[in-house]
Amino acid sequence: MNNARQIKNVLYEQVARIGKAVSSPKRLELIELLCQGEKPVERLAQESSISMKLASAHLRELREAHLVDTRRDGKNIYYRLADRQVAEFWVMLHTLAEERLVELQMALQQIVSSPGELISNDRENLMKSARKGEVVVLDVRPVEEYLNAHLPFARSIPLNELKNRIDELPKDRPIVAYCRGPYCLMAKDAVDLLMNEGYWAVHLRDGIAEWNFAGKVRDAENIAILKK
Amino acid sequence: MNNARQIKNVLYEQVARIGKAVSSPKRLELIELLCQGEKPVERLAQESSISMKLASAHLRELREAHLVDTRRDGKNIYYRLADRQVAEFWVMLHTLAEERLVELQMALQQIVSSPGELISNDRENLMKSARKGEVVVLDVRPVEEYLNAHLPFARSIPLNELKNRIDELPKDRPIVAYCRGPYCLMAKDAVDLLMNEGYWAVHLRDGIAEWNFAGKVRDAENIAILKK
DNA sequence: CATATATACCAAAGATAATTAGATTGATTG
DNA sequence: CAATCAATCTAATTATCTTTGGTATATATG
Repeated sequence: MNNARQIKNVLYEQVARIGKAVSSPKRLELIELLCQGEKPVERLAQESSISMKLASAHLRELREAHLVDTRRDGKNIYYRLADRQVAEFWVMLHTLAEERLVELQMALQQIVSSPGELISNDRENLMKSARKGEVVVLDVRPVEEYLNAHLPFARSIPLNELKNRIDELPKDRPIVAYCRGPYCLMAKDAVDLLMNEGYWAVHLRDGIAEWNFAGKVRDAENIAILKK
Repeated sequence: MNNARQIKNVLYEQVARIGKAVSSPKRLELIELLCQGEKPVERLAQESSISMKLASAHLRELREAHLVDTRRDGKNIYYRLADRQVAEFWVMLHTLAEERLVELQMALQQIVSSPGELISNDRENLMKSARKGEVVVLDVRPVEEYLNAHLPFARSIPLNELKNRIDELPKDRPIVAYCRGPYCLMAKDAVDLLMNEGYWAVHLRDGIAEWNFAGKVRDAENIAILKK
């Protein structure tokens, strides 16, 4: 029957709307930024290095795919992920890409496995050590992102303040720095800086979205603390 | 630094390759078909109602995104999902779409909540009843797909044979029919037929991909049986 | 070895999407 | 209430995808 065909076409077309929304590198970067909490357009544009007009256009696409919502506060319009599930989807998408695409694996290796990377499959042990104070978990993202959500036991020193505030950190214990996720270079930069200054530092691949997604499958304790 | 920007662009572009691959309704339909097991191009074209040339082109895209692999057997080239994770991604994608897109929800409701749909959140109980023989779980997909993988305790009667073989089924117990997934209408058609003939029938939303994905988070017993 | 079959490759037409520039809206500030 | 700011909307341009028709390739068959 041709009727059944038409119905099916509608269904797949609808799902493809989500696919289209995540088929552009810029939009993916915006989604990753929004995984760190809500932000106004200008900020999103800055942090993804595109013009505000273009950011606005891409955000509109994301809004029309119902992946993000907006809220007006005075002159600013704040964008946020429409649902926790969107962050989980982003993690699944980039994880799948990392598994399947050799090119991506190679690109990541060049950046990430520089001096000290901590492969983050020992979540349990890291948290155990952090709880005991044997390691310092360091969040190097902007403060607002830290305030929105951060890993358990993490301290906040944004990357651009790290040079000045470096003596707040202990030299006798390892420092585990993390940032927005595997494609964010802030934690790597922080580790480079710390190591130059004689600190014992490694960086975590995961951001809070990845951490939460991994935690979903396991125990609830290590879920990132969500404030507000 | 501009260098960091270039690196990041490469990373997001790579992830976007996967996004692009799943941004076309036809390719999504092909992926769903491949979730049922490997198939040659002609079959995929037939079952998704497109020309072989077009199917070939779309499959090529999927292959270049490393989501599918091929194998030659005589004159035929068989396509299959490159990894279990691809099926999981498909389930997550369409689930997200169903959560976020009102249009999709409405389209699904029209088809699916006709006479008897069984919302499949009582997986445990269904399996318990199936084990005891209190219900008949009926797989109405083509036999090859049943042979490739099927739900535990399921019997196979393909939809096109159902009319002739209908007396193989009992009239005193409920029959739970399932097919390829929520966008496949075969189970619904089977239920309509069964109900007309005085059988007690409902249909399951999930196909084996959805069933396995749901089962991943929970116990291992109810995972679909994988043969071959 | 000629022929049939299944599928891939190539090129071109039509359909969509990305990006930028210019004009517009809605809220705030002096 | 004019000026400003953040962001959007519209329109135009360019780039990219989809789809189809023609041709090529690899395997199988007689």
